[in-house]
Amino acid sequence: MRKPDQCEKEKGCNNNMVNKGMMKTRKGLWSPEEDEKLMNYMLRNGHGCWTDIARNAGLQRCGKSCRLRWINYLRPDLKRGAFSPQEQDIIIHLHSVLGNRWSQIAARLPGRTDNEIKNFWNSMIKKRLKTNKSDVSTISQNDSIGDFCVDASREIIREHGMFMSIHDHEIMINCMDSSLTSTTTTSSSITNNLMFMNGHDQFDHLPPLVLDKINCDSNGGSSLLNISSCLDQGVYGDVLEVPYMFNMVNDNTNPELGNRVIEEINANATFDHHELDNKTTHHVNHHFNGGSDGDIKVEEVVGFGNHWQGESYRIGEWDLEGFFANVSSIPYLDF
DNA sequence: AAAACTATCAACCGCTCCGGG
DNA sequence: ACCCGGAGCGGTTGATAGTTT
Repeated sequence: MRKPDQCEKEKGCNNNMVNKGMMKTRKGLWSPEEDEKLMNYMLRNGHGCWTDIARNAGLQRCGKSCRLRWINYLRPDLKRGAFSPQEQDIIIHLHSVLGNRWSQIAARLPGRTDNEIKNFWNSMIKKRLKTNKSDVSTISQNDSIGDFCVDASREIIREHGMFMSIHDHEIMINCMDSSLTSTTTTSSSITNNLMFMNGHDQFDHLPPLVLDKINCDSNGGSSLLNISSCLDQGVYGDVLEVPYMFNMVNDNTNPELGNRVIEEINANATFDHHELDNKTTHHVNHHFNGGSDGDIKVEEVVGFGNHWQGESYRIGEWDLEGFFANVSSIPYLDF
């Protein structure tokens, strides 16, 4: 924690008055009096321009500092205390999908802040780095820290016995974490698993990850997620639905649910259209839902690279609201 | 008992994005 | 089209509490 102090030049705060030297702002820890002032003001007046809030609440703080204090500490809906095991699992899983997008992860954990989650994750990684010191020393020159973190993430998931198979986990990491340019051997298998289906209207606009799941082989492939965990713990948001949804499709233990999801997809899916870079052509006989629903020809193999970084692939663009509005049985997180 | 070490977490910093003028 | 300011994000810092030596 930092000592409260005064600063004349408020670095990092672009408060107009501060920059003009019209006002000295405090930095460092918030006093109880400051907390009370901000809390009272926010409860009375609600959100607005943070610079105005800082001024009107009688605080010698920049708006940015007020915002941070409110979001991370004073907000009434904040959850206190340590993360529950479920929350930890969700964080680990979401991180494997989203990477260091703390705000997006926090958005899926009600009552938790991005700062909290970031701190939790960093301390967890530190612990792991300590326990795996030998592993760290074996990172080759060609390996990036990113690769190492991905490995660590995989290992965490393996230990926790969580949702995904390693294969699927790799796919999701590589698809969704735009910061990674993995050079691991998984890339080629990922390439071979990203399929783009032509000739079937309802699949024309599906992102490759979805198509990959549809295309899982008729022997069952690898089940993406544990369906019972999914339903017990609740999952929502604009990122996870797709894999969870397709696990439902592929879940042999609950064919009824799978069929229902398929129906919902056919009826409601309105995925954004993405232009895909087609590199090679493959023809794969697809056995949807164990092959009982007929074959689907996969015309194109989508090359894997930095697609997810560009305009075409951005997390959160999949419009599944319509779908989920109609799948009322999927619960929301609320620990 | 005290020094050293470690974990936690509040807060800062620099940056990007976006909307308004 | 450009500039400016506010909001928000992720990385980092550093104080403090707890633990170990």
